Amino acid sequence: MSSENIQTVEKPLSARDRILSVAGPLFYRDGYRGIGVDRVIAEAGVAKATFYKHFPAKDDLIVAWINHAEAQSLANFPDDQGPMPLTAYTDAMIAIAQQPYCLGCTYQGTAAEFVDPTHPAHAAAMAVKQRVLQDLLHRAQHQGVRNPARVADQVFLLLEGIWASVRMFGPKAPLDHARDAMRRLINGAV
Amino acid sequence: MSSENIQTVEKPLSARDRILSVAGPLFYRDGYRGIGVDRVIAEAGVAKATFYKHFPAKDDLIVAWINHAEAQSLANFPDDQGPMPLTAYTDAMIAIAQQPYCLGCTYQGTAAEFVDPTHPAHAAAMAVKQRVLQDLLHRAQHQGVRNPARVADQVFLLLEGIWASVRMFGPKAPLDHARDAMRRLINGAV
DNA sequence: ATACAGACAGACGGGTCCGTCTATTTAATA
DNA sequence: TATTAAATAGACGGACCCGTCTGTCTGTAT
Repeated sequence: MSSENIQTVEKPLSARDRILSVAGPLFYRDGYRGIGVDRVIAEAGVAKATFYKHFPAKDDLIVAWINHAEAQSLANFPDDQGPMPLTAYTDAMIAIAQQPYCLGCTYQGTAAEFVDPTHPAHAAAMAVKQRVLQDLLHRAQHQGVRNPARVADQVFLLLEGIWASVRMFGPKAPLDHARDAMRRLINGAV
Repeated sequence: MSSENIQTVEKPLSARDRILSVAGPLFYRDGYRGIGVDRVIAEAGVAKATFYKHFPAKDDLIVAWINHAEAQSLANFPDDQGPMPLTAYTDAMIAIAQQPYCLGCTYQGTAAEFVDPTHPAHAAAMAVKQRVLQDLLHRAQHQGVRNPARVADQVFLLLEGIWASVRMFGPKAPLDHARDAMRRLINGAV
């Protein structure tokens, strides 16, 4: 069955990919400091020496995972025939944030755990958010809203608040009026 | 000089208060897991036994500090002659978030570091945010806006986004249009 | 003066964590 | 088949961290 689907041909993952794909959920659910290297190694079924060959230090794995996560997210939002409208984009984000297994934004969590902005992990997370902001600006410009810079910044702030609220409250986050708020900021009316 | 000011009479802080007042900034700047009990003890000039008499476990200190921080914040926003208007309130919050030494919201950081919502520290932070949300609702009701529940939720989300952005970007957070966004959500126009 | 409560100093054990290192096994290549 | 590269298992050291414990000192009250 699945072997007939070219997407699911089971090419065994390399050690590096196994480490990356296993570390992500662990970090996401227990925090970077809450998961030790030994745990990642055990879960990935990899020798310690192999781990440290691919990632000379734990921080390197963390940074690699952050960039890996961004790449995965971008792959889910293909801009094939031009970017989708802003409201559709934000609606999709809000839907993701409301998935029951969502624990908030990885990059926010990274910045919170590594408070120092010069820490490589914090810096990597900040770079991701910079690109998100740029992307929002491009979408606003492409869409031809009145003041793209204003809309991009405001939509960004509201999205950040949605992620933060989901992390804090889980499924009970007060998101009932989130889409309405987005439309007020984007279109200026209900 | 300062001894003539009744506010600055130097009543020596109790051991407990010394621990609390010293632990706060340490936790804020290095995270809960980044600061060890030994560090707090050394900085507070307190014996280890004394520490563990007042706070049976480190988590107890963390929870106590969270509630202490809330009390301090509330003391800075006295509602003597009725609550101030929502826009004035949010403007004040934005001003605080823009202080150069601001590293973001303590409670957001707590929820990020203790991902599990049932952890006492996460739960304490969530309770604080619940009260913030309630307070916003009361302010919106008192002010007589059209839809208080909507305004409270939306203002809350935007405030959370502001705090999260400050934590991520520091002084370079994109807050130029934050006040404008608040007014759009509260008043429905520029 | 004596008794007692509380703070002080600091050693200690048990545990975790990161990163290095040795030594063995597997797989591919010449 | 012989060799080389890479992965495996797992011990190990040094550092930290939490919480307990022993023992000393001060200060107040009886």
